[in-house]
Amino acid sequence: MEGRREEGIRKGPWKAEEDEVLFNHVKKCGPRDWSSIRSKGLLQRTGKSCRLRWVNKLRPNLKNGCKFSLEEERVVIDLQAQFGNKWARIATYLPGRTDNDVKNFWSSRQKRLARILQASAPSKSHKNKREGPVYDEVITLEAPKFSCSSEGESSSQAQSCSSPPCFGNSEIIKMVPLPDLVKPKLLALEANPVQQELAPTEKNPWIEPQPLIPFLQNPQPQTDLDFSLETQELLARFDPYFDMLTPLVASELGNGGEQLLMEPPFLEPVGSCGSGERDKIGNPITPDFVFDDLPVDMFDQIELLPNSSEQH
DNA sequence: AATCATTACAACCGCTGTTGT
DNA sequence: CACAACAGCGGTTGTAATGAT
Repeated sequence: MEGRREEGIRKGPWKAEEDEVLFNHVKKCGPRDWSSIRSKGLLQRTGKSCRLRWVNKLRPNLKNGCKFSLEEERVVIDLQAQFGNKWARIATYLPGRTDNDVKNFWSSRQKRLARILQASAPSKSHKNKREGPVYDEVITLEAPKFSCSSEGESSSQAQSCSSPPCFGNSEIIKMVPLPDLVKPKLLALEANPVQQELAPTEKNPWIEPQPLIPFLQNPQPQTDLDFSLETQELLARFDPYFDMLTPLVASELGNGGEQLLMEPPFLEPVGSCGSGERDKIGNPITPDFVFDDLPVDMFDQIELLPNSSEQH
């Protein structure tokens, strides 16, 4: 696209001065006209680069340097299962997080899970995979079918955004396929900060409004729970009976637990569920992505997974 | 203390969709 | 309608920080 030689284009880490220039530009002109930043000679950066810098680092109300809380983790996990790798979309449910954050988090997590699974499957290295019924079961588990037109059910849960937190609640955190938990809440709710950002006011077109609900601001201490949580969650995806464990997990989570803003970023048209989540066969979820990045070996191990009772 | 491995983060690239002319 | 420019998204890569040995 930018085929011509880009002389004087700066790349790499941003300097504080550049940030300041960019910030001032946005302050004046709003978060757009990125390419004009260079054409005006303000910065030797491409518009693309400027936009990215703004979105990922300079935008107000970002949770820079904050690790994902357990609640946020769960949201990402759940929404990823629901939407696939729609990071931007997922990020809209996590105030203060960017698509890049979510993406990075997810890929780190994928690697971690892969390692965990690999480490736990040392012996059966490279035999033929996917021969047993296990894989098929996984698919079934991983692809919960849910109706996209969930107006009906949503009413009973629509309150969740304005009032009580959805998470930190053992019932909510239960490890069942997310759509049952989240989907209804995604509809018929008011705009979130991201949405509002997209509709800036005249006075301060660039200022992002404060989140409607105070979101968890402090990084949650990452403890050993991470591992167990991750492992358990993973197992839960493979073993329907693993749900039995969830109260335990939930209770652990509940303590950290602040609020999870399960609030829809947009008033998603009901139909958009089907259209947005591109899926080969029309189902909203394609299970395979969950495994794409995991070592094939893992399925061997899954076969061996003990029942939930052994997890204690 | 040194080295290696892993994680987290920042930034870039290529592609696609949208919008303006 | 066609084209170009722009904006946005997702994938990928590079690197600094951190942890483990």
